[in-house]
Amino acid sequence: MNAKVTIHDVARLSGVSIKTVSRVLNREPNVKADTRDRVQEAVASLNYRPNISARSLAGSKAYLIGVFFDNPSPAYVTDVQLGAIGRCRTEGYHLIVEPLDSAGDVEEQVAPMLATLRMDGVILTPPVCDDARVLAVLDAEGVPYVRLSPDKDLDRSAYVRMDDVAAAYEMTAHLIKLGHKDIAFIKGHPDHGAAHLRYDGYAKAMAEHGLAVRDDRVAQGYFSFRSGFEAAEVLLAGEDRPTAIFASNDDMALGVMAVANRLRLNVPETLSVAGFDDTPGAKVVWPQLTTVRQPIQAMAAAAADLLLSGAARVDEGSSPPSRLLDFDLVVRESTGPAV
Amino acid sequence: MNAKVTIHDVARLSGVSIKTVSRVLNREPNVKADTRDRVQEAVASLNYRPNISARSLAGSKAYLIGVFFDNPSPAYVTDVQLGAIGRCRTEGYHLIVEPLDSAGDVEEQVAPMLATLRMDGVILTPPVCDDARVLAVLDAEGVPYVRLSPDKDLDRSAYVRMDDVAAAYEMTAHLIKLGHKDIAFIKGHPDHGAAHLRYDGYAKAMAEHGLAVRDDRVAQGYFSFRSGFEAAEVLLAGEDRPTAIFASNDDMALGVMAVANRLRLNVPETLSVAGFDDTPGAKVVWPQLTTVRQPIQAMAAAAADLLLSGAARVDEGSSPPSRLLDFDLVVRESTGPAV
DNA sequence: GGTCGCCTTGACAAGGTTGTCATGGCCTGT
DNA sequence: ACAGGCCATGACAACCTTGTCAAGGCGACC
Repeated sequence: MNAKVTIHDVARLSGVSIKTVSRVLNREPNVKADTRDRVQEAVASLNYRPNISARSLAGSKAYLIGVFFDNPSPAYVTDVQLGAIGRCRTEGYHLIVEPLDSAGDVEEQVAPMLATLRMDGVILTPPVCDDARVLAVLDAEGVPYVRLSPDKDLDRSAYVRMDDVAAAYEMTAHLIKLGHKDIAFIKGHPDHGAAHLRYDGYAKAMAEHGLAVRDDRVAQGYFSFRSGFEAAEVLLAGEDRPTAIFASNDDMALGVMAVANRLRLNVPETLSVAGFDDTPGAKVVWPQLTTVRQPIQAMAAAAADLLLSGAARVDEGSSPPSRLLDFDLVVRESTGPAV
Repeated sequence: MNAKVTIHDVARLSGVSIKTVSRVLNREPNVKADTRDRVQEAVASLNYRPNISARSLAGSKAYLIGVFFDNPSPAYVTDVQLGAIGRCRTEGYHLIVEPLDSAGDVEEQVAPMLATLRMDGVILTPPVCDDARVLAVLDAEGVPYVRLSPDKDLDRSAYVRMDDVAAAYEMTAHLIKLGHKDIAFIKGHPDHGAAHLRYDGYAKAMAEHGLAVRDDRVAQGYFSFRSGFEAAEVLLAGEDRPTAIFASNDDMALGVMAVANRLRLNVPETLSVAGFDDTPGAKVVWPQLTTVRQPIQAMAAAAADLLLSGAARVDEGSSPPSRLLDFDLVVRESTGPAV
């Protein structure tokens, strides 16, 4: 384990100039196959690894991809990291994570880090992906970025998202197919774009199946357990109850389950409950929650791919690329036939 | 936002040599207060940020701290990152996250990354912190590291951990104070060091309060929801039931709650349930879980501190430093007076 | 008054890689 | 046989900062 093997050592051993070694390493053309092999042999035998600092100082790339987030669910962050790493590692890139505090002075947090690190690209998760201040700094520094599930300003940059409308539609259709006609819905936080899309999917499915959406069957939630709990208390009060509740995320669905449990309503015999997101909590309640799984890892991998392939770079004129990924309807035990 | 402000620009503007600017930036001594001010003014007005690549190429530091993990709970990973960042950011360090696949060839994953990145230190989370192969590579490369809650080989490196024995002791004492005498315990995964420590704390508390630990009141679990569920099915079968169950992590405690729920045993009226770890799931069940909170963020911050302060560097002879942090007993609704 | 030593500063090299440009060999077309 | 062009390769500068060492200024001490 000699601490410092440099490109010069490799060049000496394989009898070529350092530039040729560089060419081999970077898979540049114009190297004889014979020479290439000799260099690669030397690299292997010396266990040589190019020094990333020198590399990024000399060249343009930093071999770093940033992941910015601000306090979303831990499971989400972890999945994003895993998905992004998968794509990055094969190309010698590394992931730098930067929690942001949107409540504070984000420019002050982002600008210096961008200037110092000169990352090759950044992946933005909600809610940071809709923070105009962050986007402005990135644009100013000329750092390409991809947004995950962005809400507004879709033309502004490359992005990756899931089809929330279709997913909510399918979940609603699933409930309808089980015989439910009286399906309540708990909306998500109004500031969150996905909240509206999910409601749209629900409303569309109801309409297309000839079912009415009663006003008193739609409750406002805020994506939190507590808000789901409170919404359910209202929805389930009295005798005139819906036979199913579709909460537009899992935390709220768990709130619904807690209320049902308290009221001694059997799930799914008396009440079907559906969630959205497939958080870890969904498998940890009993009965386990029927929900929609976002392909977070795949989305992050797609984002990394857009960055590494260079597709995310803003070209004047052409609109930035985007990817729309498939979701999974995860049917577990919390939904069943209507009574 | 001029893309490239270098140290030369600052030097020119403030009328000193680049070396003096460097001295000011690195808070080196031997700069007149007057000069220092002038330089800082120039830095501010040009909005200059030193280039990290050049910096680490010229100097010895890379300004990067690695965080290695292998598939622990997302909440844990996120907390570690937040805790570490807090300490790193003020000193201009950044966090590089590297998920490892312990099942595969870890050397192949770690060695190249260490050689290319030359990080200044690494934080290891369980179970990676007990992987001899990873430690060997780190030692060979001479990269200082701090382990979080390590299990074995405590003298080998700097580490930070929580007092699991004391925490389990206090939780048990809490139940005893509520009047419980027949307290069951669900053990954790036998390969996980904390599992034994937690059991020891429970056993010690029982013994010191003159309570017997019946063999059939101790069940083997594996830290998973399912294993907790199955253990509870056995513990709660029949009429001769314990009045409280202390599961040595939250996932298992949630399994216990699910069984209690199914058997229509009211928590906490008929059965008290206690967990350990304060995972997000603990607040999402009803009633909310009484548990022990590990100060993960504080532990990660302490680890970062050991690294940045240089204390983690292995000195010949002297044993590596360690920190033992306090825990919090989080009393919620799942524990109550004994019947 | 001279010497010593400390504080402050600057000139220059070093650090490892990539980019630019030049060089020489070989092939192609005439 | 020769001009022109392409391929393979190398020499050297550039990237930006820190480390080393030397030098100048100034006060203190003998």
